[in-house]
Amino acid sequence: MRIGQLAQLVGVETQTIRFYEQQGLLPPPDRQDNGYRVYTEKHGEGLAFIRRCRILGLSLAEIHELQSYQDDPHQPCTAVNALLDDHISHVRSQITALQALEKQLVSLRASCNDDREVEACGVLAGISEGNMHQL
Amino acid sequence: MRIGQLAQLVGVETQTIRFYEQQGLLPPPDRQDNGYRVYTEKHGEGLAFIRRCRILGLSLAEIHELQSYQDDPHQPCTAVNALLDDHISHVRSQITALQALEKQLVSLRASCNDDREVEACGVLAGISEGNMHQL
DNA sequence: TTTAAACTATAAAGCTACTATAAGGTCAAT
DNA sequence: ATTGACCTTATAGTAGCTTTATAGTTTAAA
Repeated sequence: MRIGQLAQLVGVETQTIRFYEQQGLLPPPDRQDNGYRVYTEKHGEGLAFIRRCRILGLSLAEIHELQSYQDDPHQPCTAVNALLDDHISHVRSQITALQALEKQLVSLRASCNDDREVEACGVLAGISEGNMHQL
Repeated sequence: MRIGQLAQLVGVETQTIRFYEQQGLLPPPDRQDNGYRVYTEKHGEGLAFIRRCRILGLSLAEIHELQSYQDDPHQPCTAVNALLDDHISHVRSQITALQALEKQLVSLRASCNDDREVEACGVLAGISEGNMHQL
């Protein structure tokens, strides 16, 4: 299987596959005489694993860490669970921050309507006056 | 006022100030004979505006757009409001996506406990098996 | 007065996770 | 013979800074 087929199968671009190889997330495949990469099913699974991790929001470094655990299957999986717990709390704090932000933006938006000139715009005034407790 | 004082006043790093200048978000200040930048209160207000926009999650391009409206104060402020509305809906879709992600992560986490070996880890199995409807 | 700390300057590289572009080699079909 | 689809490497671009390198300037202490 060549790189284009693998890319289509998993739904990524060929450059992304080369990029993962370069980053050490995918093992370097064998090459044909002409230099073309030849992939096996194993590579497909590895790539799918990476993609699923990315969909879950894990960083390449975290994926690398997970792979290192997979390479040593008789350890306890405490570290895997801890990694996920950390990620969950990271996601939760992002949600909380964004919800606070949304509230702020909505209240800022409520301070203006479309019938004003920029000079009297409540939104711009709200940002400029700095009645935001963060600053 | 020199760059260090301005930085401390607004709570950013000096490099960030130079970066904003380079990006055209802060007007180039006058220089002393030795080449040091000299800032006025105006610059302080401009920088504070930028920082508040950043805290609200606006991109540098969006900030630039807002500044262009400020430079032309007798337009209607429709565009300002539209920019904010777009940003609010962007933030809302981020929240929605993260909430869906959190749900997925929590259910994945529930499939394991700390008393297993990596080989039998429910989390790794869950990612590997690909019973995630995205892929 | 010298010297060291603290400040300033510019330019360039590093960060994340790709994506895009350039310039070229390979292969099957026409 | 040439077109088109595929492959190769290397390099640059994205966002918003941060870091590093190198060097000149000011200020305070010894």
